[in-house]
Amino acid sequence: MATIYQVSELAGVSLATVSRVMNKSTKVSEKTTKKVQEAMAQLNYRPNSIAQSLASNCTNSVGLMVTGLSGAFFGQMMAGIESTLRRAGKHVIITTGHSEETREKDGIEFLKSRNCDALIVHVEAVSDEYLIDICKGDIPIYLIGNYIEEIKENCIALDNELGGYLAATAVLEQGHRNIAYISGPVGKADAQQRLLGHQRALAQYNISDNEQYLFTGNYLDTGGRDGIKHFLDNDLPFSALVCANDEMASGAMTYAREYGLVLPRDLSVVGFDNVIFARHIHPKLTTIENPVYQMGSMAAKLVLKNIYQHNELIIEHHFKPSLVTRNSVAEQIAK
Amino acid sequence: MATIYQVSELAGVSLATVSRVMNKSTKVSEKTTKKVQEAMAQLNYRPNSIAQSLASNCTNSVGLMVTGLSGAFFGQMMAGIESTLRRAGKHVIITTGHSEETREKDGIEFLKSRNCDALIVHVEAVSDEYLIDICKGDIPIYLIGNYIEEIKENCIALDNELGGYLAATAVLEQGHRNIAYISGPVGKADAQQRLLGHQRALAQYNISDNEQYLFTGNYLDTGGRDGIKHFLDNDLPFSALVCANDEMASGAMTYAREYGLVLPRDLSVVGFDNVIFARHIHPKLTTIENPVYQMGSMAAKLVLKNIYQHNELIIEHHFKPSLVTRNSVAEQIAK
DNA sequence: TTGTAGGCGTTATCAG
DNA sequence: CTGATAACGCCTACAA
Repeated sequence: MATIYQVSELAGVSLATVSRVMNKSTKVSEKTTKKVQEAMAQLNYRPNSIAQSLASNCTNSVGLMVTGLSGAFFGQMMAGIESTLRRAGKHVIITTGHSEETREKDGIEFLKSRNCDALIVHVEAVSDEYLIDICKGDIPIYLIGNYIEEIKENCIALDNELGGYLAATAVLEQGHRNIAYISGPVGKADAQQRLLGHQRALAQYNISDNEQYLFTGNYLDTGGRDGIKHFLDNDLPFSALVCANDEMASGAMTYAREYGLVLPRDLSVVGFDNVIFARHIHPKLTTIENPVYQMGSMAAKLVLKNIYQHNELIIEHHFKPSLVTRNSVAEQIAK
Repeated sequence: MATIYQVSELAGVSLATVSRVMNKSTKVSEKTTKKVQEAMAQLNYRPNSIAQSLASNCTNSVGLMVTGLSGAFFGQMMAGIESTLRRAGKHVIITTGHSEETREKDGIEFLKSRNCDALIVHVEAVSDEYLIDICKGDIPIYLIGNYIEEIKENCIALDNELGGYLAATAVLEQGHRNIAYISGPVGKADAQQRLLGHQRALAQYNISDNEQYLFTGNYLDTGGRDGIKHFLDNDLPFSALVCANDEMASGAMTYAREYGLVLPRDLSVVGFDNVIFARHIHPKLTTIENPVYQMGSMAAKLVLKNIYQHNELIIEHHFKPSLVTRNSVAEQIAK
């Protein structure tokens, strides 16, 4: 592997000059530039990025931690991040947190140990204090899908409350009044926000808050299954089911069908996130569009702007969900 | 950020000694080891991995290129790779190839430019010659889901032919004889292998090869849709449909239902890959298990063994698919 | 067992 | 505009 030194020799210039033509930092005469470029081509020279990093104290790599690599949700998010970072010539180093506190902390440490220029993380288990704390640390960290007031400049988040509200109105407007809700885990902020939005919509329709219609799931299809089982077993009258994400909606639908219900005739279902498979399940799922790809892309832009001086970029910290109407909600005729 | 030099000062030893206790390379007396560790703790010392890389010519990072980040298939693959690499303290740098030749080549170059110790790639568009060529290059490259005779030691692959065979037998054994097949793109080796296995199974049942029953899809749900449309429009009698992957099976099923067919009564369907959503679609898809997670993990082990001297690891280059029987295949009574 | 010193391939700060 | 030369933080013979 040729080094910058050999290039300088062959071109008959100093090593500093070679560095200059690479980085276009200072002006170099056209003539010498050409000489250098020819020498580089002849030697098939490739700069050693590690050496560059050491000398410049900039690794051109950003660390990314997500809960898991599989799963449509994070796939979209990663895709958004990777594509805009890659276009800017930045490398993304990836790791997982598995939604467990120690593993999330370990993951962040792991990324830090690699001298990333910045971190983009989607955490679920770690406390806000911890995040605020490391935000003050040596390496900048950006949060996606997580809004913390104290460090809001570093956050890209979705208006989950609005999403929950929209999901509820999707069935309310079709005449449903007995609406079961399968929520996400208590500990997760987005789950709480979605539930709040749901309750706001119900209140608007003068439906009193009823614990009976609430089940706390785990964001997995098993949670949907357990939830609908719970409602069915309790002999509750309900014509609609709103789930805090698509996985749970899918699990619930599968079980409902096994139970003998015809969808959406006997039960209307709404999901959340609009993951890819939402249109594969039958009936096609009415759900809430969660613009994760764009949010990922925006998080990447945020680091480009703050860390790599792409000052022209315009940052939008808040994203709005929207309703995607498909076939899983039927009209409910008032009795 | 403290450096090794400051640690050495505080501990009252030479800088080389500090390096030694970090790397456990040479023996260091217990006493000095302790002194050094205390100094490190006191200064909250973290080694600079970039400097380590430059000096040792080992970055402890492996590059990974996949077609896309979203999608259940690659998610599983990445998960397998990341988890075993992470456990070994290796960082994974990720990028995408998008199944296009130039982008795949660019992706590999991009990874190379980062001085990864090795590359793991899943390519679809690039030629075998190209791969064989870069295998001889400076940086070791490993292929997943791609078998090339000349560099088989660097490949981790699935027996796709067997998979195709198993998928066909799933319907043949239920009495189906008129079997439509939606294949993957002509250019992809795995698609060809799956088709070959399909044809072998048909031959065993003395079913003559019939072009009419073959449609070439794109591995996306739209391909499934186009495929079944094609068969339906051609007024072919067929009671079963085998698809070369689950996405196409899903697309085909959706369209079949829109067309008015009742599944699996009117049409039995088999997929391939057993991606997550295969159990979410209705009826639950009978498909071929593709052990991508394990293959990813094995690819990671391969680089651990070859690059990082984890000699105890045992490598398995070939993986076998298996049939996952669910509810999308019905028995066909002979007329 | 420990210390010395040269080098890894660049960048960056000075002069010139 | 160009050239020395000192960092950057660590590893690793080679010596002691």
